[in-house]
Amino acid sequence: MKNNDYQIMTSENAAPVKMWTQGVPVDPGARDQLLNTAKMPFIFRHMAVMPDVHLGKGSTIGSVIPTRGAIIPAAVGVDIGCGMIAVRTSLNAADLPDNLYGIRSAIEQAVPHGRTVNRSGRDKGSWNRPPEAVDRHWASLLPGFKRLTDKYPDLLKTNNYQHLGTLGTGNHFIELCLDEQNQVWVMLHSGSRGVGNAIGNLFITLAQEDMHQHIANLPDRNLAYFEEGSRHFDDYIEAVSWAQEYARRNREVMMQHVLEALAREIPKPFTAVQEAVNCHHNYVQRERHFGESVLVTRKGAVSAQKGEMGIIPGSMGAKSYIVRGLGNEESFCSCSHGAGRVMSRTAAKKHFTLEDQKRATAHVECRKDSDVIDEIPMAYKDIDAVMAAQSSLVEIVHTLRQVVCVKG
DNA sequence: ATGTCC
Repeated sequence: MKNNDYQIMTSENAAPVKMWTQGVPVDPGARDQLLNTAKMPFIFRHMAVMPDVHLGKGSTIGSVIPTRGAIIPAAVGVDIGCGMIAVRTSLNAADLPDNLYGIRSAIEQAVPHGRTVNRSGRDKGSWNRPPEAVDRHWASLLPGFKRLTDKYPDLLKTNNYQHLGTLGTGNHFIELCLDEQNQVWVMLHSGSRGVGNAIGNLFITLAQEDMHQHIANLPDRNLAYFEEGSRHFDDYIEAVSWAQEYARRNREVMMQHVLEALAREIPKPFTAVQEAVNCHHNYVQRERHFGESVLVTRKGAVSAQKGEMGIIPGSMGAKSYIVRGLGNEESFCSCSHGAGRVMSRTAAKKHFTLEDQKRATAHVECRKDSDVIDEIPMAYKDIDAVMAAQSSLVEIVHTLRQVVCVKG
């Protein structure tokens, strides 16, 4: 492994920031934001920056924030446990119909997407009654939810059970892809939906309230933190862990329903031949690094322990990657979570037309309307450059190209 | 990203 696989950014009173961004553009605003976070006294050793880095709310997307003795709830953010699941099926491209519209419709029917709940027959494919998988996974989540709501009863008012098995909006998506041997993969991107959002917002507010006397001294009020040993620290760890589990199960439920929809739509019997890769890219967990117990916050970054499988999706119409971690300790064993934006959603809508988006996604069976212009590939970094910049963090196992895409 | 009353 090369020693010069990352560059180091330093500033007075800040931990070093190690950046795997060779050959990809890094927004100056993102650099400032990274250095603000690096100034927090409880950063362990250094921060690690992935090549898809870009400005986020409070802290930077595409960064790994190792902490000891404190945690910043806004660093994880509100889309707690957001991530990807992918499985390889025994199907080949030749088993798919020429026109994929029927398959897209079947997936849209099978998984509520957009602003929906999982029952009561609204538009966009809500079910009349939630399927068995929803109730089964909710039963596993319920004891933890009860413990949380005993302490924070407001969480009872969120979309919790009602959102299990639903995709959501924005850049959450479901895709059918083909690998280099034309084998069919299913992958999807989603998180902890309404209840995770509420948990994130609740604890971000609590951290700011707990620190109200000192918050003016912080470089950014979104760096408000809980100190280990405080009541809210323990409650946050419990709540964020639960939301991450909800997100993981949410993806499992949707994957099952997509596979069932394909089975109804495709005459040839098939199986999921490769065990699902199900990885968060927006989360915090305790890990051991450099011989110490560390809280690792990955905000738009994926765990890449040696041999661990991960998913790096490209933008709509671009390539996606199934990767294997190389266990690079300097990165706290991490890799990027995607291509990363070079342009905000509003800027993309201003710069590109619907015709541009239709041209860029001509090879994919997907929505082609003005509401998805902000997902145009040109609003994202070049995924090949992003992969090259992290060649010391992960190796590519499969390169996938999308053929069907369902967006929330 | 979510949900809604600025």
